[in-house]
Amino acid sequence: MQTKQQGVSGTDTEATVGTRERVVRAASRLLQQQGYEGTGIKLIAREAGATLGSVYHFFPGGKEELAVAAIQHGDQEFADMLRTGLDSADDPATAVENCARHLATALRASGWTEGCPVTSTALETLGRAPSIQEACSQALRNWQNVLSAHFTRSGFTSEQAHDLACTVLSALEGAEVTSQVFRSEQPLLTTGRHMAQLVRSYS
Amino acid sequence: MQTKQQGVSGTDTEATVGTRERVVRAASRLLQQQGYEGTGIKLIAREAGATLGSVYHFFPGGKEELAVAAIQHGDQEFADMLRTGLDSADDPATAVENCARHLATALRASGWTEGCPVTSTALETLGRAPSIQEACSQALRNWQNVLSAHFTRSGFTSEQAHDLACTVLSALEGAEVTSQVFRSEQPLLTTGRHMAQLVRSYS
DNA sequence: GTCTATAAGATGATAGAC
DNA sequence: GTCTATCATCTTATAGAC
Repeated sequence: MQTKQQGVSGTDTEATVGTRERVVRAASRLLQQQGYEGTGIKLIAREAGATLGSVYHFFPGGKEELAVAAIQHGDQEFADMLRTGLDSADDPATAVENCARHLATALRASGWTEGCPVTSTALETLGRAPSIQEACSQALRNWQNVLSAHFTRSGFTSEQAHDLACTVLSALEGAEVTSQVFRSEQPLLTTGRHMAQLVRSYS
Repeated sequence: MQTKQQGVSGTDTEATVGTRERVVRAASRLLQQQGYEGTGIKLIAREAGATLGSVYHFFPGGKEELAVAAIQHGDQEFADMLRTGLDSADDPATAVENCARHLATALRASGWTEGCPVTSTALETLGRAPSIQEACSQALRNWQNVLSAHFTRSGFTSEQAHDLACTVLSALEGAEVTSQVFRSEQPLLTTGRHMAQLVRSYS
């Protein structure tokens, strides 16, 4: 028997998830909610239903190596969410607005605590943990590419698609922070509406 | 003699600054660069050229009380920067773009470490330190009001001004994070250009 | 107001039995 | 792979001399 099932986070979608995966998921959620410095390895282990020894077995590089895996996990999750939102409408402007709406709904559902999975960790470790910063940089680049590819498929030029993806991603990131601080969907919804206008102005 | 001058941060603009003020300034800069959990009180004291005893003398409420004062200090600084940027052009669209340009220049000058003075601390303490969250909320509200008042003076309706202020502030916040992670001025500059377009579309 | 010393607890990480 | 015990260090905060 390789793993003992005792996950307590209640977020597992499959019946059976390995210890390593449970640890990564717990780390990703805690980093998203409390940041890097504010999240202890012991808490991550407890929330994952694992022991400290297991965490260091899978991540001999310690907290920094675990954080990189957690950021990459959040990268995939957020990219999937973006793709789903973008596919929810035919025209790209409405699709962007739907993304903002979906972010707002999910944010409220989490009690305003689960925003972008990399922002907090990225800002805390800037210039102090190169491997983490690299993972955060790749995540943002990935999301920008998802947006850019969608705009390109919608008929925009390569340069228009790239620039719009940059602005839309930045605006959604910032609006998510604003919504978290104000505990209100309004900043995300207003920003989503304006981003739709911006995209339409290029059609 | 009340204070012994031994500030080591080199950022004092006046010849003489009291201990309390030096501590607040050092705390504001360190919170901006490393966040709340990653910044120890001892480091703040050392950077301010003060002792731990002095810090607790001025802030008996400890780290949380000091963080509130530091956030309020950053609030004023950022608001002044916004006002300066907005006054740099006659039409509001160009003014917004100039703000983004100024943010990009300052960010590069700091080695990409000194972004928004509240974002990192706000995200780390969400729902865990109410007094800090309240200070962050007031800061964002203040900056939004600065933008909104400028748009109102430029002839926009009250509702247009409010909504544009919300989106422009969120977009600048997000673009600043993106520029920090990518270590590039491009996200701030592209976002600034698009925000100018958005403002113009309402004229 | 400033300073030093120290308490009380948490943190990242490791060792070694099972 | 899992688990417990432990180390060395760091943290916030306090006490009390000056």
